[in-house]
Amino acid sequence: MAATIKDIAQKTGLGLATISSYLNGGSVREKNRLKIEAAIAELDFAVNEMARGLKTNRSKNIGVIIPELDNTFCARIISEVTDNLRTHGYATMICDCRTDEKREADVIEFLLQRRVDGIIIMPTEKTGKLLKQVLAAGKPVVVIDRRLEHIPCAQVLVDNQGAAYDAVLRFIQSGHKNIGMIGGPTDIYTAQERYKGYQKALAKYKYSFDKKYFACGDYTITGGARAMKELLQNNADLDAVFVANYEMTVGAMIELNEQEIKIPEQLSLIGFDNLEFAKASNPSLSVVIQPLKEIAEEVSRILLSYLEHAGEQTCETVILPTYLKEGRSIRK
Amino acid sequence: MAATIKDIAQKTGLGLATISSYLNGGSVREKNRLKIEAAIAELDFAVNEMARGLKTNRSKNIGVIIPELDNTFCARIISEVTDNLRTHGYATMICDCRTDEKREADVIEFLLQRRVDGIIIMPTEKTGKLLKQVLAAGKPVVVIDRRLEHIPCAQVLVDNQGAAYDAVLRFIQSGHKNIGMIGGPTDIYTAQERYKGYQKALAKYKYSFDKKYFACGDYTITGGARAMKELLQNNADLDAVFVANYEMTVGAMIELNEQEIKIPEQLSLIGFDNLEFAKASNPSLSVVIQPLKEIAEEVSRILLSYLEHAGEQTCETVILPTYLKEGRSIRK
DNA sequence: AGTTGAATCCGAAACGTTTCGGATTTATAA
DNA sequence: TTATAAATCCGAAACGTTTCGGATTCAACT
Repeated sequence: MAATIKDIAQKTGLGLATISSYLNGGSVREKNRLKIEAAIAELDFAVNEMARGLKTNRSKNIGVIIPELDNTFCARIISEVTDNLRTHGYATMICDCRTDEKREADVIEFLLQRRVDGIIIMPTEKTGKLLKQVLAAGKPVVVIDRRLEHIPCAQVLVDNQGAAYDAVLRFIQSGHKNIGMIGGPTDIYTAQERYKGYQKALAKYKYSFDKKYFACGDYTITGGARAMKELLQNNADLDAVFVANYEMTVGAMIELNEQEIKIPEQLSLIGFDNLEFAKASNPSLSVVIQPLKEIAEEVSRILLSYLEHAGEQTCETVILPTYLKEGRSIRK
Repeated sequence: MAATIKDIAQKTGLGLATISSYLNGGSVREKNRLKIEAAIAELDFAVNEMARGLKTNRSKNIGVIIPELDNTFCARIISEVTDNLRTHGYATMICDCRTDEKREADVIEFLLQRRVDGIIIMPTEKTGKLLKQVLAAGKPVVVIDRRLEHIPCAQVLVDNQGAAYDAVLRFIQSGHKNIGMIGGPTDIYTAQERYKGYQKALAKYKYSFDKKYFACGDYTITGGARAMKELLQNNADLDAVFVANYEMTVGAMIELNEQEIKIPEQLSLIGFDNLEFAKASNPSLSVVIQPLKEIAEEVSRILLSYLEHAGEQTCETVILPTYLKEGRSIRK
């Protein structure tokens, strides 16, 4: 059925090794190159990646593990990464582990058995112990979004502290007094960092920190709405709120809408992620934007370089800056 | 490094064929089974899927092609499908083609070269011509969400007409007079069907259809907001609006919020998808819910059955019902 | 033309499975 | 105990590549 390298050899009168060389970027004489290309086109030949993989011991597959596929941040990064890797001949196997450590362990097992050449992961499990066996098998790992201490692998993060710091600074500079924050689960790295940034900015400008201005959400729409309600209830003098992820931003907006609180007249707001939502909102929202494309590029770049130079893992940590996209949700 | 079947044979004193038989569910004598299992555990053996694939000519990989990964409908279905297939030993290769036919053609090419065993697709290209080569190669195809005429493959859809019909019916029965709709791109199957359902319900109850009550969005947040604005501008007497997908529902809500239009007092609304958003909204939204889990299950079931019984593609079309989840966004 | 070094070409062996037909063992019945 | 049928076991060959060391060809000099 499908043509093989032998068919090409036969048709061109050349040897197996020559065809193989051609297929792998080796040099062949011009006239032979033409013959080979003609034969490939005619027989509709395509390399059998399984045979190649068997021989080279590389599957050209990359495992991708994320905590939630239905999440704009994850989805967009993954989409870009998949594209980047595909253009370099790698396929991705994406596994949504639903923020469940058991599932995460299962998919790592699965991917390892599938003999992926490397793994990209936004880890759910905090210590990174699951990744040890991957690294032990000599396969490169790139961690995104969440820091893993003590695990010797590359990590691509954003400056979460800086993101929150900038947002709060922006509030302070435009004269806000009582600045609240809706943060994420306290056990998640990004949530911790964003919280730190919030506190740091307040401290820097000699604002007293009062924990009644901080509400802890859970990175979901519902949680964001609940947190906003709590904040409003406890603080009649609330001036401004920084919301620390996209889903909670949606929830916060819904709650403000219900309570008929005007933005920015009664309350200034800075949200997170999803430029499209920020722009469509009314008034348009000021939001912290994470450089999704750059994250994806760094991840792909690092992984590909590890794959090409096996064994040379530099364990670099890349921290990318976020930026504040201005809308009209901040009072002058 | 990694143990092979030969190592197991050696360690147990059995033959290659016996080990292979065991691995593939054949029967071996009890005492041998124990020996094999012990050896597998001790040597940490796992079948080399590439070698197996080379021999059996099946990759145990399924290609999944979607128009947009950052879309709650796609993401949730894909996540479920991936899970289902994984538990049956298949890995998925997900490709986001960004609603771009060129990209779609590219990824089909890529997946075919990767010798996937089958393809699941929410097609962007309307005629399905890209799938012909896949079917010609004898690989099963399952289409989701959008109907492809004249392409002999399985299709899993929801009753889009019925969904819209039910929504409008709900408005009519609670006494609404001027019922608007925000629909999707006219060239997309689901949008067409939902539009038909809207018209059908109006006709059935002798409501006159006036196209000024219909606004065409583009399935995005921004488009939904724009369409809602248009509807409000052109129809002072607007009573109720049915929005035909999730992203546009968000946009519509944002616009209503800006114009300070009260739901359901001034306007009744029925949205689409994403129960979490509907519940978090204030008032909670009534929405059309698509049975994501069932869709995923049907898709997996059909594909797996085709894979097991090669060549017996029944080209069944499954149409699943939607249901209306009641919130508080409809005036009594 | 003859020499030489570089460029190109070549086929056999190997990667880790499955499968085939036949050989061996076990269980059953006479 | 022996004959027979059924169950289990076996190794060689094959799947489609890459790779190795050596053979051949080519181009550029004497």
